[in-house]
Amino acid sequence: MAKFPSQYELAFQQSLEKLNAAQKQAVENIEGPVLVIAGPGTGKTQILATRIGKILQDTDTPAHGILCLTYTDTGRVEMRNRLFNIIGPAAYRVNIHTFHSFCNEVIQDNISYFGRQSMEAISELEELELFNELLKNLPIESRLKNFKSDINYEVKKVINLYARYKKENWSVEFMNQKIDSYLQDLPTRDEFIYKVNSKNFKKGDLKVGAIKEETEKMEKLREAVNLYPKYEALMREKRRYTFDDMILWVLKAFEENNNILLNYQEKYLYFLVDEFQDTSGSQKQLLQYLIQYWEAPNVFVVGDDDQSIFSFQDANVKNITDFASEYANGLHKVVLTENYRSTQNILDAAKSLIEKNKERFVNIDTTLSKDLVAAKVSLKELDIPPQIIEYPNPANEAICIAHKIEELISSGRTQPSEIAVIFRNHRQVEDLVNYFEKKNIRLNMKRNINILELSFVNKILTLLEYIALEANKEYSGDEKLFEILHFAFFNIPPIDIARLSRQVAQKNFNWRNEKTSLRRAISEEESAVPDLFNTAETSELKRISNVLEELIKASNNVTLQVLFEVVIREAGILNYILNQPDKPWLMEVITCLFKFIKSETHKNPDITLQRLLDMIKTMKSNNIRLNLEKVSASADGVNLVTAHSSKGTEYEYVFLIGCNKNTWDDKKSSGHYDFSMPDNLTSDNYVVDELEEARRLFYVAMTRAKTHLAISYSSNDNSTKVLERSEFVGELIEGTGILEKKEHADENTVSDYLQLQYTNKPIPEIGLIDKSYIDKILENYSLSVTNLNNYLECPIKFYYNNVIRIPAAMSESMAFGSAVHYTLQTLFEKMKTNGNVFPSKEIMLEDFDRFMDRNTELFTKDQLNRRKDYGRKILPPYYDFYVGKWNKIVNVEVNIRNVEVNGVPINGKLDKLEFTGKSVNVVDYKTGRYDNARKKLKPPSGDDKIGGDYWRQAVFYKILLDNEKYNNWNAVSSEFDFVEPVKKDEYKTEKITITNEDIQIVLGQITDTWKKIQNHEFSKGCGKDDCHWCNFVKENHKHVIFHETTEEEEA
DNA sequence: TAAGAGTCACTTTTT
DNA sequence: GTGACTCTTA
Repeated sequence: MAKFPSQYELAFQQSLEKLNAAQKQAVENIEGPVLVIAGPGTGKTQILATRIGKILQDTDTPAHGILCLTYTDTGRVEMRNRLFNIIGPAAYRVNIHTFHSFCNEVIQDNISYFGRQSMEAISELEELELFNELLKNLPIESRLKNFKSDINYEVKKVINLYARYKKENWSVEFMNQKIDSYLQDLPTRDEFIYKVNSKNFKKGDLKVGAIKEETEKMEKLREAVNLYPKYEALMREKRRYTFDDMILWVLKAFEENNNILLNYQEKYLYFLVDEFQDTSGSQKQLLQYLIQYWEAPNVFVVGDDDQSIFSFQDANVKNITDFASEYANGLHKVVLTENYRSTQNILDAAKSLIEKNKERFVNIDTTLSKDLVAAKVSLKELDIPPQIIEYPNPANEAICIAHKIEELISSGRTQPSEIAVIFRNHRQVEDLVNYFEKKNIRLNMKRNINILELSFVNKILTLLEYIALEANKEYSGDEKLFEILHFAFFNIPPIDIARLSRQVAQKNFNWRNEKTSLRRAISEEESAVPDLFNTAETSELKRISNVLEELIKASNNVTLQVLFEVVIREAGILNYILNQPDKPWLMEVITCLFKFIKSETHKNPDITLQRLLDMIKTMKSNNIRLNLEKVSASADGVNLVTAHSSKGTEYEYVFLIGCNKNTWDDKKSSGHYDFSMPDNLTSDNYVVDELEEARRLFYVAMTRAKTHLAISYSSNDNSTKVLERSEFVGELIEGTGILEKKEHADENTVSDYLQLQYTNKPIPEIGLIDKSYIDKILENYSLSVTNLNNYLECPIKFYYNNVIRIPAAMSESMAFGSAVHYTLQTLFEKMKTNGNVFPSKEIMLEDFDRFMDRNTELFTKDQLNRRKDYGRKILPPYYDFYVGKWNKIVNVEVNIRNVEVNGVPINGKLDKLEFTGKSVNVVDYKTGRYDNARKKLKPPSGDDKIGGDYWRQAVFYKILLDNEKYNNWNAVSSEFDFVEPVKKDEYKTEKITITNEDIQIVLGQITDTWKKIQNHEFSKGCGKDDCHWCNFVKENHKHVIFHETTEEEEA
């Protein structure tokens, strides 16, 4: 009665014989529901395959009567291969599917019913854009509305919400009802009732504030949920779907059309599901539909509740317990405990950890035991305790581990592919990867390089941005041009660019001159050929000018693909690449970028350069990657894997790194990507315990090791901050009695490593333009508070902004601030000419709109609409709040010049002066949130030696007015008026009381800064990571002098 | 115990 | 921009 070809008959028999007792049970009980709990390394795939063989051998079921569902595609392929090895070609007739490929088949089989053949799966970028569109046109009062930046943080939450919504197969009604009942239930809950008496409330009172806060969150969620039908319509309109839609469509079809369902119910006699703990609500429902046809279905599910680590994808451990209780009668339960992967030491350590979890199947069904026993003969006798190692910081950790790995490989004790470094988050290994590469340790890592983060790519993008700006409006891209001229593709000394740029600024400063620009200045450079009178630089400038002019012209006439090609060729980029040592890599990068442009132009042939650049901007700000696989990722390298993706793998040596609290058990990181949810969404108010899920993840990572496991953490970060080790490490020490060891690398290696990682970045230093030239620039210089702030922040920034005067584009928030200033200035001016009566709110809004409409070039179209809405939202309540209270004896937009203090000429422009007799209160309007400004309002203290910018501004104004000679004003106070509400209808004005000490400090800063400016001390930057100009200098200056940070400069 | 201010960080990944 | 945690104070 052989059912398989003879050579496979033997294979099948052998795999049957190899089974241990528990496995045998799982394989041989082919009738009725079976639940197998299969811990790590217990031969899960093997029993699934063998069981299929058993079914085929013992029954008349045809191969296609078996449905085997897996979660991932890799799982499917592995399953098929394993089965082929046991039963031969019949393996191809067994239906092995992922949930999604199964649904796809159902859809294809019933295409007349579904009728959706022309739809495409939505890409990450498309999805983001679709959601942006969905939320863009919400009414002003919407809780999901975003008025300010290009990234809407709510968008991600809504994306995640809908993903979960689909995975759970929720409905709008269901959610609304749950939200309602949750809100109704709140007042009955302990945490919303005061437990002690105080002067504002007594014991037993409701916490009104807390309930309001929670209600607000729920209403936000409700609004998002209620938008779902609109989202669906938009998806249909764009002819796009997500993978989870496929499952929902099939579920709906099964529900509505009994014939379709019946067809599949009759088709399959045996069901097998792998990784059951990873299935979502909808997937489980799908299975349910298929098997509900039978009273006692032949359904076999395998999973391990302790390895459930994908709850963020809505994988639900509860599916296992639910399954067990649904088929309580006649369910055959098997627990596999013989482990064929690891030594007993490793299994025991893993056990001592996972036992701390309460949500375990063995705690519900206490008749079961899950203690794993080492069963692989070759490992049984090994006694190698796992190690727990503390390093001084991640740098030491990386160095020591690299060293150990080097030794393992060179001693030939193991293959690189049998070594794994397992980590929690990708960014933990960014530095480590560089170091390994430098040490020529071959790596195998799944993650690719995001080329949008490479500075090389960003230079090309800047060039494209410049072309787009200039093509749209002449001379609007000057600040980009300044940077572009510094690129290494060209060969121009930075000092020449600075001189040229200064000339332009000076011409423009004189209002009688026709406005000019850097673009015009370089195009007017005289000669194309170097000769006696023209330097080589001049001719290089001329060449670049010609190229740029050509490109700007071309951008309107050629396709995007052609334009890109021309840019690469003509702008000298190709030439540059060919002269670089890593030219193969740079070529790959260029090709990758070109491929992206090609595919986008393919999707939309009319795409403009501006549109493409906007898309890339969206991708960048939302962390959507443009990936390029670096060739060095090699199959025989050391494996670098995240704990999540390590599931299902095994290695001789496992280094589990970065086991600190902040990466493993802190909950701080969660919650940024999800709305708060009511806790009544499941029948028994089940909510995944985050700490337990993290512990399961740690357990998964540990159980990857066959023989050697090293768990490590750092006592500090790479600077001085103390880090805590993960709770799990403590539990392991307590549970196993293993003692932690301390190790560190030698200091020279560490400082080399840190140098390599740019962690202790040197401060950049630049060459200045001629001394006499700067002197000339500074001849009529007078210090304003903005300039003072700039200098104190970073002398290089000051040099570029205020000496060279690089044309600087106004940011969105600055432009909005100007609009608000203008509106309020006009409001007070009209009041004064109007017999001391403030004009109406409507007139104020008209003024606001007028400014916005006259200055549209400061915004993108989206920004303009958002900011207009925002102004209309905040200005009227601000007006209502203050209109009865404002002091009407005022001067607005007061310019004060020709003031001198301690020999320093200073000046300032004051928003508003309020008079009470001779006493003056200086008012300065601030847009932006009060919370963000609070730090800036503080005088120097502790670490902050220079004090906040707003504080200095207040003191500066006082000094300015005190030393002003013409009016005999008595400056008594400075006040900041925050135009945005702190809370609804609550506004903040912050009065700064200025002490004599404050005045002395700022006077000191003024004279000191003045002296430094006169001495031309702006060549050393602040060196901060986020300083635009310091980074610019580091990136582009070929002759930058670096100097080491000294103590005083650190502050 | 409650509430406000200050501080810190912004995954993981499959179809 | 948001929220969650910690610290301080009453």
